Amino acid sequence: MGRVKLAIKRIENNTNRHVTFSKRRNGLIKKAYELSVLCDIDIALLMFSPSRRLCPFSGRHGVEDVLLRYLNMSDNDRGEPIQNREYLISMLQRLKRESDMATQLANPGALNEKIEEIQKEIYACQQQLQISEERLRYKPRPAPFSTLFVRSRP
Amino acid sequence: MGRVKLAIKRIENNTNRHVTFSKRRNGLIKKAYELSVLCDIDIALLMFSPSRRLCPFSGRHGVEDVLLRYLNMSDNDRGEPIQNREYLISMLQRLKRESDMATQLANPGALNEKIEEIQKEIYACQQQLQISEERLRYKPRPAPFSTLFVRSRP
DNA sequence: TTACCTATATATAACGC
DNA sequence: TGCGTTATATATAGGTA
Repeated sequence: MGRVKLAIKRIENNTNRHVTFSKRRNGLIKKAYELSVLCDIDIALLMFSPSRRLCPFSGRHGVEDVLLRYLNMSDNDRGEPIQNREYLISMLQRLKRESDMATQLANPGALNEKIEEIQKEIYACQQQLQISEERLRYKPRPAPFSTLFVRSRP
Repeated sequence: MGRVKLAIKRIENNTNRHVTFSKRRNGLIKKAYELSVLCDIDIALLMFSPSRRLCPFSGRHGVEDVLLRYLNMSDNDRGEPIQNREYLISMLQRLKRESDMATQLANPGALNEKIEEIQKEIYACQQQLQISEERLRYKPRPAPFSTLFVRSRP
């Protein structure tokens, strides 16, 4: 898109490469943002600029949350097994604790909002699951998940 | 882009939301791919579809590699959790004496662990849900990735 | 790097199968 | 759901300040 059709291969000119990165990075983040809002989904985007700087983006749920969701999937659903999974998870949890603490400091009420948000997710998930299992009733169910979240209730 | 200018807010119609996701997901991945090649950078993109399916993309280096690079940055370079952590922590400790959030803040670790635990349950529930919905679907395969970039080739 | 300015190249919303 | 078509909306290459 531009005065000329650009071939998709590494831009050798140093300045042009940096400039193009700046422009397209913004475009990509905008698109990611729009997708996350329009479709109400979790998304995380990590980029390292040509000058090695981190350019992160995530929707409603923070990079750490999305990465944890990724790591907590079964290897099967994720597609590939992760090597240092446990280590990665603990690292991410540390980061998340730190940023959560910062958030809590800045806005003590955020904690309660967080809890409410999570509970909403649980309810929504439970309802969906119930509906889905309802329709599958005539088939053998994998596992009784409906009893999993009793402890989570207020 | 389209016959009508679309407001950036959650698409409530279920079908439209899914359709829009499919289209924009492909567009976003294509853009991410082009950026990674043109600017020769590391990039990782994780999306969870409205039906909770993982849609991953990464350039030359695989999601796990990018994740590691992210985690291996210094807290400072990563930027997010806040640079003056020492200050915030001491601030936190003082606050816990004064506010009625005291009990919760006194042991943020325990609370966060609780939250992590609950989130794991959510992940598990979502996966279970995906499996159930999978069975209710006709075409379980995600978009054929290999067809995405045909036009980009010289 | 960043901002703004076109001319073009792309993406995509609504529709039809 | 998945595709192709078409009319519009956007993104952006190249240039300039």
